[in-house]
Amino acid sequence: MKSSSGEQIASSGPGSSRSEERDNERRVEESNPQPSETPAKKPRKKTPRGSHNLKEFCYVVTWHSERGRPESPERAQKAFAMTCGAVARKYCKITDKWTDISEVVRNTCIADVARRFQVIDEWRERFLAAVNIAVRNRLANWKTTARKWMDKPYEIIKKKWPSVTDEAEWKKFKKESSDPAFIAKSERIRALRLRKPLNHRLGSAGKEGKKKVWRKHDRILEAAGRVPPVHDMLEDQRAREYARQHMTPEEGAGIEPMQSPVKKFTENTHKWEESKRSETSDNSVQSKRWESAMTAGLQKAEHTGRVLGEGEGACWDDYFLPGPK
DNA sequence: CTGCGAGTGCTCGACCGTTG
DNA sequence: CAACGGTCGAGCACTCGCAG
Repeated sequence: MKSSSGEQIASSGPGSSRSEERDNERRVEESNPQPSETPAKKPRKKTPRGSHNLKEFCYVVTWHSERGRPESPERAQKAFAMTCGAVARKYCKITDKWTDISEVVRNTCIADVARRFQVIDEWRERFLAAVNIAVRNRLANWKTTARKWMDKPYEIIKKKWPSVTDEAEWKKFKKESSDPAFIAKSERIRALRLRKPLNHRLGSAGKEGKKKVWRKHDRILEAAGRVPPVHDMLEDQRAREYARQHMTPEEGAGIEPMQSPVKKFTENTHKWEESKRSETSDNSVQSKRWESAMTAGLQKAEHTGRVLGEGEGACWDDYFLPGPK
């Protein structure tokens, strides 16, 4: 996986050749939250910042992540999630549930995103899977956000999300959201969320996006003759990256001491790796599904399904090779 | 047995307005 | 005109139960 960095450099050419076409796209879909022309009379006072507008051109993707998301050029990487969000809001109603949406609408969403990103055939299947995940998550995210606006009048909502086209729909959404069964479910998931002790600091480009930043920081450190502390302490790459994605840049560089939860994780992992090394007298430590640097660090078993620290909807077989039967 | 899914809290950074 | 700073909109990873 380290080799990918080299290949992506080779593909940086096409990005620059078509980079500045963003200014000539003027057409946005029917309802645009922020008027393109503000009457100069009315003084400042307003900070509109509407949601993402779909662009009318197509990104040419030159590299993609393991899970099929565009990774290069950078503009495509950043635009991917935003586009999926805008598309979700365009075709889905706020009352929709992803599992209840008709096949037609779902495919329309996926197709609309797909025509905005040109990917090579080899990646297409994974790309479409990534779109599916992203649109679903964006829809859920939209609803969660909207629930914080439930006491606002419809006029405000209409302005914020033009795709909520009529008041009845907004009323229905409010009604559904105050249903006891829904609230119970919501509470349960909130409790689940609270069990997650650490919060990542990856930003909107996710882990793949942050890796680029890390590489840059590493080069700077290297020039100063320093090594990020976790690189010395941890061998397992997933654990190392997991620790890093929960640290501030200063902590990552070793300028500031680590905060307690990450510190504990790092120490636990380090201890585990040390004991493993002495046990096997082998130089490298092998991570297994149920006993790994990660489980040692977090002091809990790895759950089936998602792979910790990988994100992007990564499931187990995507990360680890299928074990022998 | 295993991957998918709904929903959430927390954080980043895109965007606007202001200043040098 | 470029650089800076503050705000809040939007995205991310993650959790465990349950359906294939």
